[in-house]
Amino acid sequence: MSIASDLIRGHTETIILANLLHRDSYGYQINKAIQQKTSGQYELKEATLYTAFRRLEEGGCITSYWGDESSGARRRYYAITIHGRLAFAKMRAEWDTAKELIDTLIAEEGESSAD
Amino acid sequence: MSIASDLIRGHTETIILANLLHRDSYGYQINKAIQQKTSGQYELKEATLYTAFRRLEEGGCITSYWGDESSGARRRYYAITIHGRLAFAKMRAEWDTAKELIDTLIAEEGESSAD
DNA sequence: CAAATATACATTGACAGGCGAGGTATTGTT
DNA sequence: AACAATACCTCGCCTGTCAATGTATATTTG
Repeated sequence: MSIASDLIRGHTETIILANLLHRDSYGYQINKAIQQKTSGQYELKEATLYTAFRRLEEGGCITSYWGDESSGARRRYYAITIHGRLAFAKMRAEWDTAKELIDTLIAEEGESSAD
Repeated sequence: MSIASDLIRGHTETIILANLLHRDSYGYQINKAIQQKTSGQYELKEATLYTAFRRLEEGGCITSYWGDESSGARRRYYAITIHGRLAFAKMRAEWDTAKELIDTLIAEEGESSAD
């Protein structure tokens, strides 16, 4: 996990919402998915993950319910709400803007902007 | 300035160093340059700017000296060090990595990765 | 059967970066 | 005299991250 977390900071909620777009999921599974997608380069710390869930739920972006596992540890599933989908779309747009902005700001002057 | 500062967080130092690559400069001028480059979309808050200067100087990435203005407000100029140039190169590389990582993590699954 | 490992959730307290609010000083404009 | 622009600086709060710690269940290993 060599990536500075300050560079990911602010994206935690977006990342979680992205993982809920197509199916309900739970903390442990979402984190495993993140590790897989990044070939082990990145993972959310548990404390970060669960505090983000709380923020998202308080903000009305997700709802939660206990799974009815007959065996194994209990799981709290999360579902994205309509509001959450809108928020996600907005976060994605903001990311696209920020990405260009940062690229502009840290480009060595005189550099071609051909991307 | 519609950009969420959490998305820029962690880039402040990189942005400042980028502005010192080709010439020494001072706080006010660097911030004006940032505003120009982003067409007014972004600017550093003064408190953010000056605390970043201090961090960078403590970290040996920049050195500072007072300008010898014969008129107008005094200016503290900053110069990037060799160490600062190396740090900048590293930050740029980390940004490139983080950018791809985040793109991967917030992509809607099933989306083409053609970029 | 005991120990270790994996699954799964949750909280606490500390830390670091960003920033609002406030301050100082000089120069030019109205 | 009042105001705006230039230019610097600091204090204290806020927020997101995370190490450490705790709970509980199931499976694997010796």
